[in-house]
Amino acid sequence: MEGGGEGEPVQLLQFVLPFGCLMTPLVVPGLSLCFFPPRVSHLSPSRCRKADAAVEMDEMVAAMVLTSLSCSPVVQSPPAGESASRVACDPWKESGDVSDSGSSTTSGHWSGGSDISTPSPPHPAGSPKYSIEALSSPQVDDGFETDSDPFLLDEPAPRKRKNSVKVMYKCLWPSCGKVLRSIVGIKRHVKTQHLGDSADSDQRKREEDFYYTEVQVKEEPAPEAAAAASPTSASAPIIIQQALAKPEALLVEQPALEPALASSALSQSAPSSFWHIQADHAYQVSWWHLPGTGHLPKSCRSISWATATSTLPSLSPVSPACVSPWSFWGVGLDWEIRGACLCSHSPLQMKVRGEAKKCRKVYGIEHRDQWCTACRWKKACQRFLD
DNA sequence: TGTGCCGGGAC
DNA sequence: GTCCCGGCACA
Repeated sequence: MEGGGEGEPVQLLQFVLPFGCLMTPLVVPGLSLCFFPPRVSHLSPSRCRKADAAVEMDEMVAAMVLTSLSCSPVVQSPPAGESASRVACDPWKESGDVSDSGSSTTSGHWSGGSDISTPSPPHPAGSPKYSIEALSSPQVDDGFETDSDPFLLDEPAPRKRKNSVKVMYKCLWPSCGKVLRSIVGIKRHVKTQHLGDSADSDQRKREEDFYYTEVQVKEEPAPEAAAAASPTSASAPIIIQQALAKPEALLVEQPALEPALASSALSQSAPSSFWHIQADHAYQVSWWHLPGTGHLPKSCRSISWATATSTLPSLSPVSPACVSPWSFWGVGLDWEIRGACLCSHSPLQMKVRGEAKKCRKVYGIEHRDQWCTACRWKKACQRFLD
């Protein structure tokens, strides 16, 4: 938390989430971060634009929040103006019951309880409310079903789009590239064609989301059917404004991830919030594509975005290298950056302990015989060098 | 409190 | 040189 003095103004910061949408955390001195929930119902750039328009509104909301937030972190049984403070302070409890009357014409996505002192989501990491799944998967019934969800429930309404820009969904499965018109369709496609229809449904659902991306298609007045019908056809009148930063790279890299592997990888990851990767599924960008990630000390790669209560120590420049874009999976939006992350750029900090696994950690005391000699002798570990 | 490892001692 | 461990710094 920066700033920190009492009575100091709330800072509004905005993150661009990997899927390209803004998220506005409320930084209240003395409190943990309270995130406005992402103003996006699905991973749509266009809706993000809409959300952009709502930024101002959010600031107003924030102002209201401030006024109503004269309350301490603890004092939170807001009698009046409650919607605003709720909004700010507990986006996690997105029950969908209220779209706060007071504040807004904005998306009104959030409502909430009053638990300001515990900004972390009430859900375990396994079922993060703001996981991609939550954002995109309509069938998940975990209470995340607010208004957004005409969009969630079906494809975006074309009539809202000017200039005949249409949103379509492109399969990211290696060498597939199928483009479909609807989320449902693409999900079905991914599920049936690539993931298989079998068990493990929960995991599958997440993967479905992972394997498609939203693309904007400028439709020529001409036959639109062609676009959907023959997505791979080069002659199709599609101008894809690919949202992904590096779709090719993605397609190249992704094959390396067996679905199973991918799913496990997904569960470890983190939002690269600080890189304004403009992508619907930018978190899909393999993190080794991020600048400088290839040669990092393990200590940096092991940055934990675990369930956390801690605030972002410094919202500014955290190296891209230190953030795994996978993190969205499984952790929701509450995250923690370990200070050690910053170590990679400071030789002095390189020696920060505890990030790398050591023989002791790896093998355990009971298998001391498998430790490297140095470890056995209580010297600096030679096997798992930092 | 657990862990990593420096410094130093015994052999 | 090898092996061991007291003790400190750190998370």
